[in-house]
Amino acid sequence: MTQAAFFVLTALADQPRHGYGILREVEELSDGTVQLRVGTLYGVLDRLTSGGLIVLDREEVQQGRLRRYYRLTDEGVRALEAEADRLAAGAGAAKRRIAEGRRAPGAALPPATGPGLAGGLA
Amino acid sequence: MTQAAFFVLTALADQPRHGYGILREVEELSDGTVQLRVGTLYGVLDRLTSGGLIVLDREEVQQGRLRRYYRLTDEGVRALEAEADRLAAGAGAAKRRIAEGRRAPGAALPPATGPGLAGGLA
DNA sequence: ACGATATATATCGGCTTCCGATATACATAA
DNA sequence: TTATGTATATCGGAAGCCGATATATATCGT
Repeated sequence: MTQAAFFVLTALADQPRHGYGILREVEELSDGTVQLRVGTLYGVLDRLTSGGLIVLDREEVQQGRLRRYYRLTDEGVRALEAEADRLAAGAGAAKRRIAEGRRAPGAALPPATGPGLAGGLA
Repeated sequence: MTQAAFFVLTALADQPRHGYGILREVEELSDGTVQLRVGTLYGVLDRLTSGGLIVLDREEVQQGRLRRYYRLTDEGVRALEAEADRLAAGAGAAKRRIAEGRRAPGAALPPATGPGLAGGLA
């Protein structure tokens, strides 16, 4: 699953939202660190719909502007949970390894004189 | 940062590794959930090198086979830490939102009295 | 009244990235 | 001698991302 798809699913996880709302919500929930682009959004929405992870929930006209709301399917919720677990595991692995690397200085220093490093870690 | 780049950096976080070793390590550290492809690897390695996040550590010839070891730069360590934080935050947000969505049943149910399209699951 | 900004949809084309296939080469096991 | 594993790398098609663009309405400031 792509980053963009993950954040779209996350934005939809608590309630149905329309395209523009997803855009704003992703920015907000990521504290501004992820900026989902308009040109990216509709392709993602189409792929997630085709994949059965989201469905069109309803269409509303508010103040003369069309709003097209999407929501997660049960499969979408499951996929998002699985992806969240995967990301959390990846993040945890990275953190642990950084700590290990700092304990074993060879990793962040110029190569030692001999070929025989690659010690017992990992 | 792409997924592939993140996992390459993670594989290198504890010690220098060569290309093929990165491939196996990514699969192992992710419990088989991430399969970095050979065709993807070298492009990623080039981009990370150009970006200053990794450097060529050394080259060894073991049993007639060349091994080209890469290691993280200090900047690479910092970038990996930042990305790990970002991913962990994203994963946490997703989990929290799924829980919220389950408290608010409207999100996972068919629209009330709507035009009746797209019933249950896809 | 007019222009800028915000809301809201969507498409297009270029660029980056991904990945299966392919190629080369040596070691080991069946 | 055939297959599998280790190890490098490239190529081309496909997928995905994103800036630019288009359309339309509402609001706010000047």
